[in-house]
Amino acid sequence: MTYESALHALADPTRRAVFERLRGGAVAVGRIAEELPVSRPAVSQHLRVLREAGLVRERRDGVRRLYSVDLEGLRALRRYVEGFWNEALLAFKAEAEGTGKKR
Amino acid sequence: MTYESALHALADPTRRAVFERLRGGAVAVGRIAEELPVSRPAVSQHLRVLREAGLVRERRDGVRRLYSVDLEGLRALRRYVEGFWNEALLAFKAEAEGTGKKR
DNA sequence: GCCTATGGTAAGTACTACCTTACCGTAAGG
DNA sequence: CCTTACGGTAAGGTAGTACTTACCATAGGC
Repeated sequence: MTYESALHALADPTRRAVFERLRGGAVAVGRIAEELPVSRPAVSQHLRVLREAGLVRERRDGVRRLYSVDLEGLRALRRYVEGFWNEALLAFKAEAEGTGKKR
Repeated sequence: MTYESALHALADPTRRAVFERLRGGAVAVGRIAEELPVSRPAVSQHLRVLREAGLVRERRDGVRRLYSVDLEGLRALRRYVEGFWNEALLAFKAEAEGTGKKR
């Protein structure tokens, strides 16, 4: 939901790998675990963090659960980074023009 | 430099507070520490992580060191998030149109 | 040359969080 | 109803990390 939780969630390499595995579309938990060097419970736990950060959604398919990227958390993160980027750009230009408060 | 290190650097709340303190322009280490509930060495250590992630630059001013936002790391992070965002948007539209590979 | 201000580094500690194994719940098939 | 497949949860071990205090290096004023 918030950019804080999104940053926290994507900071871990394994969790980021789980997240990026969903780039192509929805994937079941077991499938993800097969392709990563961690156990299935570990993947489950990562998916929970990602879900609480609004980065991932769950859809039931019988006994399986298909996870896919959620735009919600991504939007929050995007807004944060974009805002900072624009602000930094302005500060940089001001600095270049000598408008920045020096000393 | 890389989006990985940027994500890792910005995941910590205190380190993010240090980073965001530089929004308005360059600030000295001691000044940052005064306004945060952590010691000056802690701030120094956070600044090192931020610098190694390309998020922050250092400029010497006599015995003081002024830190400011570096566009380099921000650019890497921005590219990562933006790329993921666009891809997720496409996947979402494909899903909505029933073009996504179901089942 | 000495003293002070500023801040980076070292060493130690406490806490967090990531991973594992073990266990449990549930849906589908015979 | 029993078995199997799938996956979430619990408990515990371990490694990483964020903080502190103590120490050291350097620039500038007197």
